[in-house]
Amino acid sequence: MTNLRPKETDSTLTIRQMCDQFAVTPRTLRFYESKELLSPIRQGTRRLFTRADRARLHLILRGKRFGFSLEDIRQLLDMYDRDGTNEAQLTRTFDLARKRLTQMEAQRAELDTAIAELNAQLTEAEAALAVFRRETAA
Amino acid sequence: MTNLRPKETDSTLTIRQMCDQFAVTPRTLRFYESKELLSPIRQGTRRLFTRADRARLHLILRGKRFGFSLEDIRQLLDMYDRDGTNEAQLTRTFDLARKRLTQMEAQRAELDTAIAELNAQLTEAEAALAVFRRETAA
DNA sequence: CGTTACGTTTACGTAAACGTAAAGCAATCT
DNA sequence: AGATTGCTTTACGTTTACGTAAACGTAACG
Repeated sequence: MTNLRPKETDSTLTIRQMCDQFAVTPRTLRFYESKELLSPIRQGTRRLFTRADRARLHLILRGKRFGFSLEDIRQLLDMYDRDGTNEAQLTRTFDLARKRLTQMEAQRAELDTAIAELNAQLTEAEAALAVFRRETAA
Repeated sequence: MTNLRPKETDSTLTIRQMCDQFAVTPRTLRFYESKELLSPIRQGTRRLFTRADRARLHLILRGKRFGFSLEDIRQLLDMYDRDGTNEAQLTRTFDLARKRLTQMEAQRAELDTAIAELNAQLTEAEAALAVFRRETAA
């Protein structure tokens, strides 16, 4: 009855549990570890992810949604790890975030233009096709 | 006085002229040719870009703005080259364009969400920083 | 003991779209 | 003639975020 598998008791998770909770693959977690984005406890060769790891992964995934690169994310995480209370660093973080926000807004503008343009093309082409069909109709 | 350089007369352009007109690098044009997106006249080893090539490049660049991959673009161009008047193919082209449009709209939705989220984070964090500054003020 | 499930490491592969040497020909300029 | 300019080819390099295969360890189940 004794479960000799890695203790999943005190709020640490196995790699599979992490994958399930966050919808990522094991490869992804190992990759993040190799990039020093995560640093789970190593019990022998196995990984145990603590609450801190989960928090970090959460931030990582959010960062990705924002379009930050993993390298950007790593730097941000490192900054907080070292001295998140440092005002200068907080300011730097803000600057980075604001820049990213500006980029995203520019990207949205471009996307809007492209969408409008493509829509116009489609409408136009559909009209042409309609004419074409009338012409070639038996 | 005779210009022995490749004839640039009858509306054909050298690679450099093309680059200038479309703001692309020679590498890009050669790359597109290797991918069969363009097929300029070869005078010996030199390339001469015709009006047709310019039209194609125009379409290629627009396609890129729409977010189509070069492979997608190649297929679309090929379809038109072969039998643009074929209704079945026109329909297929439309389908591709509509799918792409749907993708773009989805992408915009995600982007909007991310922007809103990041904005919220920034606002929130700025408030926190303000408090922090008040606390640590001499 | 054999199978099954889960985990590990190492390391090459993938995608897109070119960038970037390296090395050479051909024609015009000086 | 020599230098300069412009173009050419071949081919390896770059970036990001993992995928995928190989080969092996270990534990629990039956």
